[in-house]
Amino acid sequence: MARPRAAFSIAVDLVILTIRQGTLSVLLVERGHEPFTGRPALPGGFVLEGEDLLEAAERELREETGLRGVAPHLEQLHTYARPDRDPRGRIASVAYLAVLPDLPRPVAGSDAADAQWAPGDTSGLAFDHDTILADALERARQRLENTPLAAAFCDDEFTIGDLRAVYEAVWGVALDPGNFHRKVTGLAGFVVPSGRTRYSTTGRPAALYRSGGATTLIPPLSRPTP
Amino acid sequence: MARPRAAFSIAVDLVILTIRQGTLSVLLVERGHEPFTGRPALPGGFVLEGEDLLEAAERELREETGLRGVAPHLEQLHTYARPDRDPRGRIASVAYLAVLPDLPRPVAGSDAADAQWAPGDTSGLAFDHDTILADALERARQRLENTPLAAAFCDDEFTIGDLRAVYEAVWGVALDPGNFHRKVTGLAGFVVPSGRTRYSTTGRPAALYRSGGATTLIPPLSRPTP
DNA sequence: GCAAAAGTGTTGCTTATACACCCATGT
DNA sequence: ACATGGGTGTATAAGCAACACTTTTGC
Repeated sequence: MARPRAAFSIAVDLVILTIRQGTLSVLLVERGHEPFTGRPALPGGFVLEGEDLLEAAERELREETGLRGVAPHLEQLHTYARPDRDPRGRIASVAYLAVLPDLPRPVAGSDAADAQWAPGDTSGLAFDHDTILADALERARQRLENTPLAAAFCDDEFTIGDLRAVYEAVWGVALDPGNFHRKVTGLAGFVVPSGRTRYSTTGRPAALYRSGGATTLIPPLSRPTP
Repeated sequence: MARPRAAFSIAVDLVILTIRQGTLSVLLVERGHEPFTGRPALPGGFVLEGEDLLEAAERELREETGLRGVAPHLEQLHTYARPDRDPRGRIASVAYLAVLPDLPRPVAGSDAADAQWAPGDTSGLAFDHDTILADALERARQRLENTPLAAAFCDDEFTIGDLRAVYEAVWGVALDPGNFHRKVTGLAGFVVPSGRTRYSTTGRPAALYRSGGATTLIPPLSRPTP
C-alpha cells in the first residue's frame, strides 16, 4: 500500500430542532476553545471507547439539553470527513438529526450553559456546520412528507392544529386547515385520537391526538409546489 | 474526561448495483484474509491519508470494476461503527451506493479478480454487510420514486422499456407499459428524447432517450401498494 | 353578539388506473 | 400472417385544492 490509511477521531454533531414561537429553531453552542473560539457551532462531541454512534449521539443530546427519559426522534444523517475540515487533524463528523417538542425549560441542567436556540436559517457557524445544518433542514423537510416526524415536534398529546403549525414552520408555507385536518386524520397510523380535548383561550376546543404507529405515510403529504 | 475518545480507521464499503438479465445484482468479493476468510463481502477499503470519503469511494469503485471515465451514481448511505463490528479493532464503515449500467465486460481489469455479481437478496455476508446491503436496497427502492436514479442503471441512451425494466427489477413488481411510458415522458426533466431509435430483434423499434437534468421527480413515481 | 379556531360539505378539476387498441418491425 | 414489444386513446375512479359553511368555545 503506497499511502497509509488515515487515523481518525470520530465526532457526533447534533442538529437539534424544535419549534419555538412558530419558528423552526436549532440549538447552537458558543465554542469556548480553539479552533473557532467564540463562534456558534452545532453541539457535539467525540465518540468514546466502546461506544456506538447512536449511543454517543444520545449521550450528547442528554448533556446538551438535560433531557431525562425522553425518547425524541434521533436519526443519522450523513458523515463529513474532508481532510481539512478540522485544523486539529483528521476528525470525521457523523451528523444526527434530533427533533424535540418545545421544552418548557428549554436547556436546563445543560452541560453547555452557553447553549442557545437560534433560527433555523442561521449561518456563519464553525467548521463545516453551515453545510451540515443546511443538509439537516432539507432532510427534515423531506421527512415530513414521508414519515410522521412532525409528531416528534409536538408533546405527547397534540392537536391537529399543532401538527399543522409544524408543517408550516418547517416548510415555510401556509396550509389549508380543513384539508390538512382531513388528510392527516385519514392517513392510516399517523395519529390516533386520545379522546381528550384541549381548551384554548380562543376558538373551539380541539380534539387531542397521539402519535400512531406508522413509520411511513402512504400516500405522502406532498409539499405544495410554488 | 473519564473514558478516552476512541481511535478509528474508516473504511468505505460499496454496494454496487446493476441489472443483469432482468435481476437486480450486487457486486461481491470473496475475502482472502482473516477475518471472515472465504466469505462473500461488499467491496471496500480504508480511507487513506489526505483522502475524502467520496474520493475513497471513487477509488474503490475504479479498483473493483476497472471503470475508466464513467461517472456512475455514487451516494453516501450510512455509517456503521458498532464497537464489535470488526474483530480487528475500531473500524467505522461508511457505506456508499453505486449504480452502474450492465457492463459488457463486467469486472475486467479488476483489482479483485474474485469479484462476482450476486443476486440482490444475497445474505450470509461478512461483518455487518447483510445489514448494509439491506439498507442500501431499501434506499435504492426509495430513490427510484423521487429521483431519476433508474437512468443510472441504463446506458447513455436507453428506451422507456429499459427504464421500466429497472423499476420492475428493483421494486419487484410488474408495471403497465403504457401508463409507465406516459408518466415518465410527461415528467419534466426525467428523460429527453435523443432523436434516435433502437431496432430490436422483435417488436416495434423504440425511441431512445437520455437522462434529463432533473434531480427530483415531481410528482414522484409512487410504488404500487399491494 | 362577535371573534377565533375546529372541523365538515361541496364542487370542480386534475390525476391515476385498467385495458382496449393501433403501430412498426423481424421472422 | 403473426408474434412482439412500443406507444396512444379512453372511460371510470380516485384524489386534491379551493372555499363556503357549521360548530364550540372565550370575551
